[in-house]
Amino acid sequence: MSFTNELIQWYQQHKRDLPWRHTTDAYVIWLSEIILQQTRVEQGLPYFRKFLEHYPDVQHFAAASEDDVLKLWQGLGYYSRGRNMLKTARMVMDNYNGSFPQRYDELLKLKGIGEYTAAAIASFSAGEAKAVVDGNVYRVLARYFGISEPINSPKGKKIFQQTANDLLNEQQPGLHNQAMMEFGAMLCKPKNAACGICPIREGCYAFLHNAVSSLPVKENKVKIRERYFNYFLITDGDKVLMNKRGEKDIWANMYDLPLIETDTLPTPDELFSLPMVKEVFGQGIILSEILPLKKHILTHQRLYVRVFVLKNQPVKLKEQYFFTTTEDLKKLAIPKIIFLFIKNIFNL
DNA sequence: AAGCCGGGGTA
DNA sequence: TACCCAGGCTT
Repeated sequence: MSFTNELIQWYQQHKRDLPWRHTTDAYVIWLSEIILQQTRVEQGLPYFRKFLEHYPDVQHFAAASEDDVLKLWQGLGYYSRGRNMLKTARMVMDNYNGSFPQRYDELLKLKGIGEYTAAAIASFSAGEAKAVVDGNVYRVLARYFGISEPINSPKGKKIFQQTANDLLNEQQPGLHNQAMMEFGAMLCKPKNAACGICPIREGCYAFLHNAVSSLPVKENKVKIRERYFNYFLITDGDKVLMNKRGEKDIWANMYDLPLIETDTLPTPDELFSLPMVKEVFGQGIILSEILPLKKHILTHQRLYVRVFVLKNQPVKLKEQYFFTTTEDLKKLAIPKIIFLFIKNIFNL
């Protein structure tokens, strides 16, 4: 039996029962695919249900505010996915009369939809013959065919896309794509691949050459930037001073506390003598408490986060600062690490 | 082509 | 700690 037919047979016996596998509604599939970008199924599942409940169709989604979407997205990471979804939902209303596109070429025009996601939506919703290439597919192909070209080089990407295209079962592309990915996720895993029960190991280069752990090849390790976030907690009665973040940088358009960033860990005296600090908080800073330093690891940054609890009021409010009640805090989209600090302070 | 963008699970 | 996850956008 052929490679793809083996996989499809394996898939039909062992597949997980996932909600987005029961629909051909392009909107619902889009929702699941964006949520699942760089995200484990188990982590994304509750968000998928939540979003579908709030926005049962693209029309409801398009009517949302960015704050609403980011709040629902809180904790899932890569927040530009959420912001791009809103743009796409509105584009679908404006340019496609609210009917979500199903064709690969049209899907590629939408925000947040790249080659992978376009192929996924087109093949799952309309059976268009486009092969998906995600992290799972890279791994399965690299191992089975012994491809040692790095998966993150331009040359490597071409080779893997071409290989996937050649293999695609054009009679049932959706089924084929699901099978490839499920196989990679459940059996041909990054570590501890289940070669012992693999139905196609007799044809697998990596299994036959003892190269499972060395494939796929990935190059270019990202440099990790170290950043020091010094936050200030300022209260006025039952209100707390919050900061709306800008368009750039991490956590775009989300909310945190007034922040002074430094490139080393400052002592309190060093911090309080910085011009930017004096400008906002004046000369006489009355420190109540310093909350313990927390380290927050991202893919490309290491954040060292501290919160200085102050007793005084700011002498000057920057534009992006505003006071809000602790009750209204619950409605704001706040990055995980900041939310944890705030939660502990106010016992939310 | 390279850099940027989160949070969590796993070994 | 290092790697990976149903990747895509910006520069």
